[in-house]
Amino acid sequence: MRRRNLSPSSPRPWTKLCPSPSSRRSKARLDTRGSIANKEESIMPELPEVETVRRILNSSILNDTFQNVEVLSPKQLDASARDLTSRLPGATIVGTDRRGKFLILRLAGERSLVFHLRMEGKLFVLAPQEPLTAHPRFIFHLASGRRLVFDDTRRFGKVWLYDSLATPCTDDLGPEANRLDPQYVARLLERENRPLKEVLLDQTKIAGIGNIYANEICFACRLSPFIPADKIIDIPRAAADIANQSRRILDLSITKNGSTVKTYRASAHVSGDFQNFLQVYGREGEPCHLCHAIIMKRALAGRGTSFCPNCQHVPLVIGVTGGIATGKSTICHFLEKDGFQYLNMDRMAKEAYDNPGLRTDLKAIDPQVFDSEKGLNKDYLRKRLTDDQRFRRRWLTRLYSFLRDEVNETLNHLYNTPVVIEAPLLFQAKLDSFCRLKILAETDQQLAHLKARGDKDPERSLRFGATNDPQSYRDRCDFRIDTSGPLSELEGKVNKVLDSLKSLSGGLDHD
DNA sequence: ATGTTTGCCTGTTCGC
DNA sequence: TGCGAACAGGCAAACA
Repeated sequence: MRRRNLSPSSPRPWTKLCPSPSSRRSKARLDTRGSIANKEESIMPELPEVETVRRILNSSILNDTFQNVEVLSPKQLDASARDLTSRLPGATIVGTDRRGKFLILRLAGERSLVFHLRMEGKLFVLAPQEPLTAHPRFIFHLASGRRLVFDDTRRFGKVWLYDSLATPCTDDLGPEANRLDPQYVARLLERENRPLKEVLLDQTKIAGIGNIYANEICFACRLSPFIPADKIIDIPRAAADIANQSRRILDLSITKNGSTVKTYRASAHVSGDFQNFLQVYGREGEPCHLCHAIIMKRALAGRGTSFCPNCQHVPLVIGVTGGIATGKSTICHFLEKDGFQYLNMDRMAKEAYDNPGLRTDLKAIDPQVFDSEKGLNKDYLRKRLTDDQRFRRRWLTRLYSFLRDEVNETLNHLYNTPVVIEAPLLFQAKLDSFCRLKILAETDQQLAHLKARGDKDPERSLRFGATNDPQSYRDRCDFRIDTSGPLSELEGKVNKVLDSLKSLSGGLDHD
């Protein structure tokens, strides 16, 4: 019933979004030819990746000279580089630098060519015979006959060209993430009320940390990514941890990439080994290496945020599901008494229809569902939901997506409060991925409960409120609680569930 | 003025 | 099978 051992078959929310570590590993091993990008493999250039590229370029194209440039994607040129094609030819590369995630080629005559690889940008040095990469955006022809190719599938990357050693595009960056001063970090945390992870990602405060390493650093410091920085209990200690762990993780990652890159010879195709060392990023649904709790994932500031709820002291989230009148809310009320924040999805769904943004989206699906100005045409909606599967799917997809965002936001703000979510359709609405614990309420007293509530047509309500897949709900919940007995007994059952979680993995933090 | 949201981009995957 | 939607995410720009 309870998944103490995490089998590979346990549900793995979000895994679809990023390749599993094992698949990435095998891809990296396979690609030993050196020069052509493996399109199934994507590297997110953060500080260590950019540093690795810099080192490769430094050892391969130093003293080479730009001859001409093919600009295939002019939009990616900064204003300073608009006339790149006329200004760059003849310039010799005399050095390389890196500032945060910016890569700087120093040119003879105190000039600077700057790259930002953003999401998927890559720099390749291609031998004369080598075929072009898949998504070339700039091709720099060199005097040696080689080409420096800026390949960038999504065209997020950017290029600057300055006739100076100064590079204004890097002026606003904070100190390098792998050389942080603990006192600086402490002062930073003290005056930031944003969630910790947002602060780590802010390049003007600390330069070089991207999403992967922000998650990893939070984990290594055993700090919640969601906690407002100024609410951290022991700031001096946390600051020291952040400074130390940032240096350790980033420098380690640099060495890992360096070692792998050798097998790629002259190419600047970076495919590091560090993904094998990641503790939380891309590991959602898998057990924590330290405590075996399941690594979870939510969105924070629009970015995927993976964390160990146990190691990182993220408050417990319990999902309570079950059919109509099975005693879900009774369970929730017990937990509410214990200090849990209670989120009722039925209520949130009703309130959701007042949201203008959601309303606009839903009107686009079928405007008739909303009466002229104000209300929801409930009878019409019910009819459409039962009659038209395509409508039903689109409508519910949008509604559930809205609710997921709402729940996600609420959880992010409740950085020190445990939460119980009552959701009859916990799995359909994909709210289960927020829940460390999922409880199914069951009873054979549904009809009696409905009658006691004064339901005029309990049989009909029972039919309408039935889950279409009760067995999967049983399978996917961690606990089933029979609510048929007396209230005192039920409270005991709920407490037993909480107790067993405490013994599972080092206890809960909200007590 | 500040903090928050959106747009840029394309490829992949998922589920109905 | 096809199709819509979600998601990856750093940063600038637009927005309140």
